[in-house]
Amino acid sequence: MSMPSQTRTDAGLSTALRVSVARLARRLRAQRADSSLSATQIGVLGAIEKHGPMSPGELADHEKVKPPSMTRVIAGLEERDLIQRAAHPTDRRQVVLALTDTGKQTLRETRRMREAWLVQRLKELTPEEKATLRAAAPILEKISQA
Amino acid sequence: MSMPSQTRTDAGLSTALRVSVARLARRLRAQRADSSLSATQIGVLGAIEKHGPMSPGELADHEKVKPPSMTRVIAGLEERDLIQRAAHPTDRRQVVLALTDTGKQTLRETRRMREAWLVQRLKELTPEEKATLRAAAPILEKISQA
DNA sequence: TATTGTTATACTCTATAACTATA
DNA sequence: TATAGTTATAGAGTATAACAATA
Repeated sequence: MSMPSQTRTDAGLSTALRVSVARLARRLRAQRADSSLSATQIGVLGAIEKHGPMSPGELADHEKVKPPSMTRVIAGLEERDLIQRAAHPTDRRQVVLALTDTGKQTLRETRRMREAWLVQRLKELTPEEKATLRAAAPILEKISQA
Repeated sequence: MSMPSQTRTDAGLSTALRVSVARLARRLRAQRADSSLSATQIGVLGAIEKHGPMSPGELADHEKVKPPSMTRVIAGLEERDLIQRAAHPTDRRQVVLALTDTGKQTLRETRRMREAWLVQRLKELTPEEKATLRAAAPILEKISQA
């Protein structure tokens, strides 16, 4: 009972979800300003950590950006010595990107420090609300990958 | 039992949520390209519909953008005759923005047409997954407003 | 003086198109 | 010819700083 009327239908859920996701993304982007890595840059570091060294093309697919965008994301990470290039063993067109030690360390620190705002917001939620978000996150991922 | 390890803690949930929200927002933005209104513009139309005529400042607060950004958002909506300016009854500095008939109609159509992609993704979900997102959307809103 | 809104300017992130090197 | 990646350029959305009008 008493569910907001707009979320009863697929179309209504779509609206509610789109608006709320866009607003939170904007809020997170603004909050992030004091740090130095973009969401995509963090995503790239995380993807390499999780799946091992990858090529720019694979990273672009994984993060759902186009190759030229990934080139810039990578350039920023290289500048900070967070990732390192190596030649592909058999295909000289390709490049393999791996985390540096600094990258691994920074990824860990960044995860902790940069998320202070969101962590604080999460602390203000009830256990049930957090459980809902825990369940929702992978669904949002699945939607994004479709 | 078998919950992704990263989401067990607040910090882990924070990471998972931030990444998934950022990725879906990017996906929605890309998907939106064939339409003509930005997420914030839709948000403004929706806010006026829901709460009645509002000033630019109130809309900026509501949508969590800065006043100069809202000025631009509003300019785009005025250009299309979706909203209309009126003088504030008592404070001549202020402006009151209301939906035009075209605006009301466009809001309705846009909600249906523009969300084809997301609606399709939602259709691919199980009822349980949709219920989770239905529950999650207002929590995301609450976080954004904090 | 303080507040509302706008103008001027710049930044971040992403995209498309064209190019280079390799397969 | 096709593919991987880069360079060049542009566009969307937002921000900060400075300004005008009104309170």
